[in-house]
Parts: sequence; structure tokens; C-alpha cells
Amino acid sequence: MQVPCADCPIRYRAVCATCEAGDLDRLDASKYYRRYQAGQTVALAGGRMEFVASVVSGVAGLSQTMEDGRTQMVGLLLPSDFLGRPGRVVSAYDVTALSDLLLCCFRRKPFEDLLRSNPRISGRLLDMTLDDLDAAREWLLLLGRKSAREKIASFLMILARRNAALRQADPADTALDGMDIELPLTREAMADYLGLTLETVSRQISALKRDGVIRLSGKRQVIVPDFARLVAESGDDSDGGLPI
Amino acid sequence: MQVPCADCPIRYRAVCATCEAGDLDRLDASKYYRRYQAGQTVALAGGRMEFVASVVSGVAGLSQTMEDGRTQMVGLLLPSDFLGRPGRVVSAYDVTALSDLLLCCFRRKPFEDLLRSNPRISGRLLDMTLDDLDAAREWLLLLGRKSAREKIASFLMILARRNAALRQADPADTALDGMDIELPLTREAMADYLGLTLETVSRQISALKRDGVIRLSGKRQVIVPDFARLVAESGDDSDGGLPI
DNA sequence: CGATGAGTTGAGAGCAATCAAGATGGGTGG
DNA sequence: CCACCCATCTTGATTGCTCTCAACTCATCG
Repeated sequence: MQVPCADCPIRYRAVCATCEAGDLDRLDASKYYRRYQAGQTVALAGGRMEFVASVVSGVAGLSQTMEDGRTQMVGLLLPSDFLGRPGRVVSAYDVTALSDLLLCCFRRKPFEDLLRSNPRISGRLLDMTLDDLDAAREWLLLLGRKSAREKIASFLMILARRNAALRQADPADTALDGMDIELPLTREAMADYLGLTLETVSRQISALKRDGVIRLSGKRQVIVPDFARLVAESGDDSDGGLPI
Repeated sequence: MQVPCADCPIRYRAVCATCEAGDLDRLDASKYYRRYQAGQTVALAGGRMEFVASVVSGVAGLSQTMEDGRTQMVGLLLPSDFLGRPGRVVSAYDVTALSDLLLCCFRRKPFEDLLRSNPRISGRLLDMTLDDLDAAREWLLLLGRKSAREKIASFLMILARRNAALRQADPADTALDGMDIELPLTREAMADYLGLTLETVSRQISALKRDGVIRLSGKRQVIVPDFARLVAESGDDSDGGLPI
């Protein structure tokens, strides 16, 4: 049921990436797995979250809701991403399992002790947080300035790049032609993420399909015949941006 | 010209907040001040930035530009904020002085050595980065879901809260009635920040003034007679959100 | 086989962008 | 001291993209 850290599929990408054998023993001792079904709530904004965790498999979303019900997803956690803020037990966001989700959880106290005593882990967490910040800033550009069509194209690119990174493939654009992308989100979740309505998401996906930028197999499987074309549609610079 | 760390106006809010006397001596030894005039470029995206820094006074903006010229500001650095990413000499963003700006700069090598050897500083930087990430996520909600009017109101709130925090005042809403807010940005810079055009910014400021939510003295000075009213206009929850 | 949730498509409305003039105000030079 | 200039800001008219509201399709599951 629970995999030892040394055999973990996200061993070299998660917060534990820079750990040495001794560190892993301490993590192994204080960790436990938790599963959530698609749609389940992991934590509520303002509620206590007694652990921090790494996403082992599946997708989780962080979202904020306004009084009148408008919601915006503000974080998308894929395998190896870190969930929770050390030193703060109260969650600032709603955390939802967008697909079936497996978390590797650490009780706060031992994890925070480890953070304080182990510069390899705290340094790794700082690096990951800085990456999250860069990703959030990419997202600011997307939400502030991109058209609906560009938003969809950008989102597909992100998923493709993350997929490639997890498969250890070269994330250079040219290597991604013909890749199929599994959409782990409903149209509504995509809309929450992209600052659109689900109807607009649906329309733009249809339009990209009609224009030959993507092909669909089922509702949730996207094939990108020409990745450079997708990049052009996204409005991004030609280079791949920051490494994931 | 250069103030010793112990007398620094941002001593207890910047990256050096948790330093002890000995740490400050090392910082004092490797720091130097740099001034920029409003509008000057501090660094270009893709260019080298040989230092990291704390903002002592003034305002700096981080922004991203798309190929066709659309720009989005992705960070607003006020006094005590940290500029630059340790371990990465190439700037990911354009950095501009939005007003006259004074930076307390640290050469990378000594600062990164200090980060590695001193858990007080690295812990403080992690905390500040997590705060930046929370702020960026607030901004995602603003860009993704708020109306132009709500964006302007939210922006004024942020400035008011930061002002209050710097003056060590209680950032509780009730204490802020009658506060005057100096806008350190042009309408265009505000538009870049809010994902709007400068015309829309101007129109919405006029509308808020017409409706009695704010008063203006000159173009750049805003008076908020009733802070709760401004909060209501911003669409935020009634509580103050996360501390700045 | 009806019920349900997810997704698609259409028609119309509304908000902010765009295009286009003016207004304001601080600084400079005659 | 005044006239002019330029950047900044304001305001108006129109356009266009996305939202809203609504109907319909499709697959899955009791």
C-alpha cells in the first residue's frame, strides 16, 4: 500500500528530491498515504489542515471563492508538487481532488522539525516555492492579457510540458509533436482555472479542433499534431520559457 | 549615503528581519545602495542581474511582455520587498523603477553563501516567498474574476494596507478611514498591473469618485472616507485576508 | 429506458477595448 | 511672467469578445 521513499515514483522531483539516505529514513517514519476520489474536498479555506503533503498521483486544485460564488482556481497541483504551507495550519484555499488523488502526507510537527534542522530539505522547498511563484506569474499574464483561445492553447502546453517532464522526456518543443494529452479536469474546472466560463472553454476547444490545431479522441484526450503550431496559438515567446 | 543595517527603516520587515547582530555585520559588509529614477530599467527579461536586493524606498515593477507588445505586470515591489532570485542570475522579468527607487543590493556570491550557512535568513526568505505566492494568488482571483471597478477598489485597498503596515499602524480596516493613499504609479502602470487599459482605469477612478467612494486631490492622491465601503466595492470577503 | 452529469452549440446582452478628441498641468524658454 | 510644449489624464463613440441564458446531444448507470 505504501511505497518506501527510495522506490517512490516522484523521488527525484518532489520536496524530498535532494534528500540523502538518512533524511529519507526520517521521512519514511513520519509519512502516510491518503487517497481521495475525484471531486472530494481535501481542505476548506479557513479550515485546519493537519498535514503537508506531496502529490504522488492525480491532480489537486487550489481555489478561492468570492462571496457571490465566483471562483478562481489559483493552483494546480500535479504529481511531485507540494501541498500546504509549513508553519500555517489554516488553509488559505479550498483544496479539491480534481481526479483520483494520492497524497504522501507528513504530520506537521516532524516535518517542520526536519525543515529547521535540514538545509537540504528547506533549500529544496525554497526552490520549489520560487518555481511556484514563477508559474503563478506566468498565470497572471495569461489571465490578464490573453484571449480565450490563447488561454486554452497555453493550458494545453503546460499540461504537455508537465507530462513530458514526468516521463523524463526532453521538454524541448520539437519532441512533443503527436503527443496525446489527457485532460484531468472537467470543462468547468478548466474554466475556473482559466478565468473563463465552461461554455467558452468548450467553444474554444471546438474552434481549435475545427482549425486543425488539435484533435480529440473522446472528450478528455487531446492530440497535438504540431506542437509549434500550438505554441504559436498560445501567444508565448518561441522559446520554452522557464524550465518546469 | 548608506545607512547601517541597525538603523535601516526596513530593518524589521525585509529579508534581514530575523538577523542577529553578527549576521547584520556580514550583510553590512557586502551591501551597497543603488538609486534609480522613475521610469529607469533595473533589469531586462533574459538579461543578467548581478545582485539581489531589498527595496528601501520607492516602487519597482516586474513585468512580462508578449511578442505583440501586450504587457502584464506580475509583481509590485514596495519597501521591504525582496528583488531577484537566489541561484539564478538571469532575470525572468523586466524590472522597472515605477517611482524614484532606492535598493539595498547584495552581491550574489556572498548573499548565497549566507543563505546556505544561515537558517535564519533562508527561513525568512522562504516565508517572504510564500507570502509573495499568496499575494500572487490573490492577484489571480483579481485578474480572472473581478470587474474593472472591483479591480481598482482592490488595488487601492492593497496600497492602503501596505501603507498602514509600513507605518506600523494597525491594518484593521476600521483604522484606515480617512487615509490618504499616494498612487506611486501612472494610470498606464496601474492598467498593466490590473489587466486593463489606461482608459478603463481612468474611467473607473472617475466613477468611484462620482459615487463618493473616494476623493481625489490632484491626480495621484486618493482619500478614502469610508474604508468599509471600499472593501465592499472590491468584492473581497469582509475579513482582511492574509497579513501583508 | 428514463435519469443524470458532462459537454456542445446558438442567440443575444453587456462590459471593457479600441479609436479618437480634448483637458490638465508641470516645466522650459522667450 | 507668460506662452508654449509635452506627458499624462479624461471623456466620448463605437466595436467586439466573452458572458449569460437556453436548448440540445451524448455517454453512463441504475
